[in-house]
Amino acid sequence: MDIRSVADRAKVSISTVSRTVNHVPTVDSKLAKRVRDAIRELDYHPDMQARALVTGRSGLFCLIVSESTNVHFPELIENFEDASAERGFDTIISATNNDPKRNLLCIQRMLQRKVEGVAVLTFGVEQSLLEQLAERIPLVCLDPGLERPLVSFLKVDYDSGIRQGVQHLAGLGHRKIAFISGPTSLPLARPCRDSFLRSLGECGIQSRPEWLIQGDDTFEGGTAALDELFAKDKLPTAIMCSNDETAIGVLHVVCRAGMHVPRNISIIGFHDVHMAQFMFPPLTSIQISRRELARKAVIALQAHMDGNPQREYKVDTQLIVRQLTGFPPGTMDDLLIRARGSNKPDPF
Amino acid sequence: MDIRSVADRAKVSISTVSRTVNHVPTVDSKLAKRVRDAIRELDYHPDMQARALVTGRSGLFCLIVSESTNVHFPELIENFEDASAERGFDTIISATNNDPKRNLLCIQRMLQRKVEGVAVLTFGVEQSLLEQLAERIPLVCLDPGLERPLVSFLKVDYDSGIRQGVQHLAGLGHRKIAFISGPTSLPLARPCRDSFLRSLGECGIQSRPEWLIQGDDTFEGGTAALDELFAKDKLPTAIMCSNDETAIGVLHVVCRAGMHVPRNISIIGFHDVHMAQFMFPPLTSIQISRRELARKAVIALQAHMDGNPQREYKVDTQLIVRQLTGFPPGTMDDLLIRARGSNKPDPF
DNA sequence: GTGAAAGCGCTAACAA
DNA sequence: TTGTTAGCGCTTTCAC
Repeated sequence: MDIRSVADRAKVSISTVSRTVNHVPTVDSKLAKRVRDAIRELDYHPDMQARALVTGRSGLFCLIVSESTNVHFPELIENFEDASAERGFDTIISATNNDPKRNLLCIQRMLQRKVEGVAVLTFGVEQSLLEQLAERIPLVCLDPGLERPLVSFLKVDYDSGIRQGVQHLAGLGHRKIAFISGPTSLPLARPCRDSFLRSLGECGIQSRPEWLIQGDDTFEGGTAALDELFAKDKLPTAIMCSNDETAIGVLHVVCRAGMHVPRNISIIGFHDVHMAQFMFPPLTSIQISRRELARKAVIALQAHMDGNPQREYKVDTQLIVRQLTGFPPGTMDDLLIRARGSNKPDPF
Repeated sequence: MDIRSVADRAKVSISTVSRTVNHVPTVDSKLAKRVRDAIRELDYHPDMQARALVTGRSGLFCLIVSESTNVHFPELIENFEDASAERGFDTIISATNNDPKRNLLCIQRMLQRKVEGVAVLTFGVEQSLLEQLAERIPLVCLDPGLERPLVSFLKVDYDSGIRQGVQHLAGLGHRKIAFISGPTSLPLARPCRDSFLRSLGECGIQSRPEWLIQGDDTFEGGTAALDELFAKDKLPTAIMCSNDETAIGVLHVVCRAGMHVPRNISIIGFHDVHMAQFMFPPLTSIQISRRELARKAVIALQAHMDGNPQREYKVDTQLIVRQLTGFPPGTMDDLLIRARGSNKPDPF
């Protein structure tokens, strides 16, 4: 079932078949029709390997992801695949969980397949993997810091998202706000924390080092962070989290402790994953469009191949207010407690 | 940087290079070393396209997934990719959201790439897509019903899982149990419902048609199903759900209604996704090992290629009891209500 | 044990 | 506008 069989059947040369398949406009319509008929009758499908071999273009993108830390997988993958397919590219996935051996294997595979572009839509992939890829293949990633001609950077506007979140909380009257960051191993953890501190400053709020907690962007990290927070003598009235998983972990511990959200404490997540709406209460979160992210990744790779690469692509963020944020525990309560003559210290 | 450069540098023929790369044992170790050195020095990577062209083996699997209905994506993808990579296969992903046009495109792409096996680890992929693929490429899927030589079936033991769930509820004293199924468009929805009814019968429990509700395996479907249930005059004391998303949707509505889980109502999910543990209260759910599922998919494809395909691969399920299930609302309450002289009808 | 040569299915230059 | 032909980089006979 190769191009020759088609040519024979259509009684033309293989070049004519090739031209017809590739939509070269100069093919006589009579012949083209014969070719198309033959293709249909023989159920012919041009061999991508052969095509790739001669054109030097594999038509392959690679999407690197890892389970643990991610900006909501499924949507990301689907949109990336969708946008790639639109451009005639197939998508190979690779899940190197930062295992050095697998990293190496991954690079080899990319090189052997002659992948035309790599998108790293996960945080905290080892810098060395990125560097090695960046030397040879167009690369687009979420982590900043790699300045190479072949590398583009999806600049998610965390700064604006965090500012929106802090202003929202400040507007509600919160003055005691904690921040659970991602792990410091992630290049973005520090900038995000800095954004938080800066936003706090802009709102005239004092920051407290003991309310700056390091999480790890997982459910477990969220619960651990809150346990840590609970161990301190002063509690904040609101908590911002580096992602929704952390926020859900936090919410879990808060509920378990019998506290009410947002009456006792307000929580803000990040990324606005789909499930955020179905928590109880629904998560207030900072939205980032996975669709936009994935599609810009493809656009970035395409731009590299077209010869006009851009260094950065901005991805917007937007605060989505749901029911996880509210006024801070009020003066009313304090007054009541004092009126009752309680001598418990104010925990806040 | 092709095989010839390596041959020149190592002062051997290209055949020797090829043999060395492919670990043919008859190569003289002296020459082999020269070749390996040359490969390292030139940073040579054999071209998979060329190799595939001549061997006829693409070394490619395809994983078909779709966002909406899935058995927890990330783990599935990672494990599949992992197991494939171990066997020297790369994994192409394809997200045809049952759009007929995209289905067709997908098949074409698989054929053009000469993919050696397709795994459909998502429910409810269009039968026609499966049938068309099954004619030409080894296929492994979750949905039953396609009897073809090239097709293997991952038989998740829903029946046992559901029975465990029903027995658990019955053991706690529940006699009024509802079931929210997947959409009837899924081949598995009916068998699951039947398993539920059968299990009910085994426990000597009467089923009620109005407590058999059709969901759609989404959060939204869960909330909608419970709204539907609330509209009826008799409420069950426990609800089994076709998956965890549905269960979380149900939990959401139950909490919103001010009810307590499991005091007022017990809920069981399915699949035991990771987030299930971090709901409040944590979901009781029926676990299915994504790792096992993904790896068996690869094993099934491999078996086809090795010429000894199996029709079915069993995947176990196991009930994980957490805090979403408890004793049914007790007789004590009813007695109290009556003692108080309330003339409200018993809602159960 | 090693090398020369044929050819995998296709595209693209060139000739007609 | 169409056909002929030379490779793309590799594996794999087949002689040596």
